[in-house]
Amino acid sequence: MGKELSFQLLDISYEISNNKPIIMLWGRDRYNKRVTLTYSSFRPYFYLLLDEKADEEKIIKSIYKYSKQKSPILGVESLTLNYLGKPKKVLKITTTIPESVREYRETLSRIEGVKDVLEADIRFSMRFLLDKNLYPMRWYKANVNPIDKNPFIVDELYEINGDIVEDQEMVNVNPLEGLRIMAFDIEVYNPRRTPDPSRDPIIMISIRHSNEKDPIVLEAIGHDDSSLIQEFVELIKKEDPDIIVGYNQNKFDWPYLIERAKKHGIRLDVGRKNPSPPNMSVFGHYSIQGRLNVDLYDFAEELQEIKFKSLVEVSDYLGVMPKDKRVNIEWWQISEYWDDLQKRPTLKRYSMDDVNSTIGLAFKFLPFGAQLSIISGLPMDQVMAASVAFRLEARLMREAKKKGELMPNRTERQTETYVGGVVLKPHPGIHENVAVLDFASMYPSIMVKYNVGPDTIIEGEGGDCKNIYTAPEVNQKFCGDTPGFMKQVLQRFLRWRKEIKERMKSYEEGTSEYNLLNERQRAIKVLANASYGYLGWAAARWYCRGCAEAITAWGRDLIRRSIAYAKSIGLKVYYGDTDSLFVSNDEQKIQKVIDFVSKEMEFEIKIDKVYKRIFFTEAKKRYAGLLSDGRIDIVGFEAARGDWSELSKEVQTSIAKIVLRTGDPKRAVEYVKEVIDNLKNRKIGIDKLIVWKTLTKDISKYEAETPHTNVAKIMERMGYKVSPGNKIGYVIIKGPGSISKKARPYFTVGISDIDDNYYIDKQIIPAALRILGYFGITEKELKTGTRQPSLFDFFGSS
DNA sequence: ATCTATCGGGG
DNA sequence: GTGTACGATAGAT
Repeated sequence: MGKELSFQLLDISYEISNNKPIIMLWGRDRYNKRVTLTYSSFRPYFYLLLDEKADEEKIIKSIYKYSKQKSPILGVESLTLNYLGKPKKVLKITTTIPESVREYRETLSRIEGVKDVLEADIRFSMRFLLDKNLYPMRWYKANVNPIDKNPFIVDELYEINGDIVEDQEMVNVNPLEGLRIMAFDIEVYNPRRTPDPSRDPIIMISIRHSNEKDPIVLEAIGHDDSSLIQEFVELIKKEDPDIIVGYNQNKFDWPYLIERAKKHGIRLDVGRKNPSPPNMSVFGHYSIQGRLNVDLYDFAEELQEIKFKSLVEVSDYLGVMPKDKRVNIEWWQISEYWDDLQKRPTLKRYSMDDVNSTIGLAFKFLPFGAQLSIISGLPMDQVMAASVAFRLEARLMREAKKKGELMPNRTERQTETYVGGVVLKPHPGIHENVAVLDFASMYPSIMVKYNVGPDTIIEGEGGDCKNIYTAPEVNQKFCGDTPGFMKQVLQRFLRWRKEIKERMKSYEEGTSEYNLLNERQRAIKVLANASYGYLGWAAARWYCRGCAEAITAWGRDLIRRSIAYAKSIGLKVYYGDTDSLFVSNDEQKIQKVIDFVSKEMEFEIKIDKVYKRIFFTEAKKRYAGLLSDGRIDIVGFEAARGDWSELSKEVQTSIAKIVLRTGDPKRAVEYVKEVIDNLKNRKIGIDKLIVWKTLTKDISKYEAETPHTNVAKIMERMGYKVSPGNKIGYVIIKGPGSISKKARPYFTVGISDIDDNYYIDKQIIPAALRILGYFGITEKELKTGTRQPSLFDFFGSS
């Protein structure tokens, strides 16, 4: 009876029905029909770790005494399982309702002879995925029976009988092929700058479907967004997307929509089972039943190459939407563009550009996200919201389960510090033609080579271990007799990645097969590279501070020896940080270093990039370089943040560009003088002089006097309501007293009121000197002397 | 010199 | 976990 169904697992949830949990797997079949598969015989369980000489019979009897009627204890099984490499006696307790596990954990832990409760902190859905060895985004086969009465918003509902096995035919099929993706973005009315969902309506929602060329823009009617929200919900129901993407929607769009919907009494049924509002879930993400809500900002956070990760910047950087080809509106001008009917079409185009950027980013990022799900076992809506340590831990839990190892509990610990990587003092100044050598996966390689892990670390004397590795400096020891848990996992990753890279060779670069394999090997690399940080993370189940300390010690040793060798053959070393070396780009000598590292030390180092021109300051982790393709890397010059004026941000990036492109800091000095002149001549608009700061608490609760609290008070006197979370925009005007006393709401003053000296001394000069200071240029030089007008046009800024 | 407050995304 | 933690910096005192 029944039939075999091949399905792709997208998401999992469960519900309680007749006092029993029912697992629901959300996915689609080979005909691209959306399916829900239920599994009703799975029950929650956990383990009791017993004392060596505990009286098992007696313990079992008292366990049953604690059984509660609302969730009876269904079974107690006596087992011997490995715990951190050593066999232990445990009792497996099976119960009925997942939520009762927490309570049983408390009560049963008090029984005499029970040393610890294990695996009681694993969520029920994850427990199921772990036990059945299921990875979201992969394809499986199961024997199923159709269920006629289908209350879900899917094509078919089935009940699973028996086993679920991976569908080998689908392993190399693009997991996103045929899935419906919907991007959305809301615009909010914000006349008081910081929108308040209890007051300010949503004015536009832009939506773009992956298979359609043009976005749909829903608009509010005046200041009434009730029909807009209703239409949005209807549109989701109609288009029925599998994946919903946005940019920072977990922190902004969803919470805002939820508040607005609540205010209007609208049910936000956007999932595949009613009622199904977006639900706050793990890792700060909103989960939507039956769909994957993926926040693309989580992917952007991984781009270390760019400092500002706004939708506009990220889309520009990745070539999804060039900054100069889109409508740019300052966030604080949104309401003005809505109220002015002349300007409203521009706002509409802005909103469309946003959602087009969002879907563009989805095409760039999701193939990687899908592979990360396939490798880590976390659903795609969670995997990117989770930190790298959680992603690795998800995989480690599966590896432990496969080996029959008990998982350590997550416990609260104090963070203990230890010495990190080597950071050399840079050679300040401008250097031409500099190569960056990177150790390939330095820390994972160390872990494999020296069998580092929580189950191989030797506390005290070595006992009967024959093959001991001792880390330099820190004196941590590891037993090398049998491969430990971490080493086994890492070796599996390494072998897997090698095999994938081998297979990639048989495909043309850029083909879909090649891209799929490439994203998969990247996902494996990300998990492998998280392993060191994971061991040093106090909240980790397999936390091992001694391991982390030993890994960095071996790393320091490696890089020091490489530096010494490079210098011994006459290669100039400009800078080095943890696992990278900046050296003069002398190909022959670099090859010798590469050979030395691979032959003498058995590690791999390779050229990561070559800078045509680079400048270091004497500060560590701070440099800017010009790559051969004209791109510029700016690392560590972080003054230009959101709480600086536009003007100072502009000055700083222009200076880095001028210095790197011309190699002459003097030309940047001329540029700064131009800017100062323009400011004095009132040629710079007030918009560029606004400084924005957020009120984090009630004004009365501030101990210190600050510009933005003073301005908030002024605004309050003017009749504005200011509250925590509001962004206060201010400018500094001429007059006596402290800066705070001279701060005014930007919309209350004219350009002639502006205190140019403040902007020169506190905004332009510090931003400029952050870079130019390292070339011996002083404040005085920037403020005096002649200027050459032509230079201001270098970057055409105004 | 010390203390308090803010940045990161979104609108 | 119904997300922090972190390192850097400005301004007041």
